[in-house]
Amino acid sequence: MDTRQRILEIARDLFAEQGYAGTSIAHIAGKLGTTKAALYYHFSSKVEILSALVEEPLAAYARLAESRAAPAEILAAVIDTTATYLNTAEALSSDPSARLVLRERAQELGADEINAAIVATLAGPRPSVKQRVRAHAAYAVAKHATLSFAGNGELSAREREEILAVAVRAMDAH
Amino acid sequence: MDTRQRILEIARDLFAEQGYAGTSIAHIAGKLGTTKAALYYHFSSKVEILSALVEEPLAAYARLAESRAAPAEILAAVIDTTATYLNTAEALSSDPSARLVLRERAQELGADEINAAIVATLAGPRPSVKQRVRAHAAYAVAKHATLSFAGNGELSAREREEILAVAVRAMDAH
DNA sequence: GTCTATAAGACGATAGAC
DNA sequence: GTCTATCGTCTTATAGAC
Repeated sequence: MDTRQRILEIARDLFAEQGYAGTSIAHIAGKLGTTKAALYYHFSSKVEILSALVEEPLAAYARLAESRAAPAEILAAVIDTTATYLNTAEALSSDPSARLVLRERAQELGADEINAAIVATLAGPRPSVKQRVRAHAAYAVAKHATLSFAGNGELSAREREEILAVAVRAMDAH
Repeated sequence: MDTRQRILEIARDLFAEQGYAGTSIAHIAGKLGTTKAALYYHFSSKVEILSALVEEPLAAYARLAESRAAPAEILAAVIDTTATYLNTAEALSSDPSARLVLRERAQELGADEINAAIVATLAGPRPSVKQRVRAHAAYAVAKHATLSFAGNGELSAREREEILAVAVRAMDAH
């Protein structure tokens, strides 16, 4: 397989397990079966590996943030995107050291801004406290329930359906 | 103020911002206004700081895991505990490097086990897929909606009430 | 594209003076 | 209780041979 791609997969798993700051280039090279110097042929720095890693999922979430679809569709997309980029989404959104170096790079849009934008779309224009809470709640369900269930193997169709139902229901007025 | 306590507060904030692995003893000592050696008079190692930091919130969550109260009461307690230990709960549950070193220490009960126990209590005995999803969803709402709202200042009574309502509603059968 | 070797510094932690 | 000084190791990253 493509060496560059193998590096990214190894880094993704190690970052998810030990965090970005807690993972050394030497450790990645060790799992790759080469030396550190070989790794620097494919990536010019450690941050570059992280950047390449989050590029695709970040773009996918950014598209969600700009979506004009109905809440139920957005929530379904959040579930699917989270399930697709499982370990990457974890490292991206829950590792303080990774968030910090990405913020310093000041990429187009950071993970926090994207999350906020998705929630704002769900909440609608000039939301009340109740609407804001419900938007946050629905997003939390779609994201974290998916992480819990997809963490132990695949996300089954049944689980996906139930998660979506609860998320949508959190937004319902009544 | 007590030096030991000041160290813990500085460490808590730095860990939340940069992660455990991304924060050096020198950085903590710098903010404290002393040298590294002075810090080692109060704590014998870096992990000890983290351990002391998570001891109290971990015990609080563990008590929740053993609670036999009704779901609504447990969810209210999750909201309050999360709001109380805001930055500590963050570092504890979302930093891979912190989770790793704490797991290696094999403390009484890890954060993951505690979370699982709380969700299991919410789901009830022999839960269906629907019940398991709803328990995870309610817990995700109580925890992450609280983090979102308490992150920007205090959690207002109104916000607390709304979050609890949505969390409880996620568990309702219908 | 991968190697050996090494630079230059940050890291956790300790010894011993005060 | 805090200091200076230091040890040994690990860190990111580079130079240059193959």
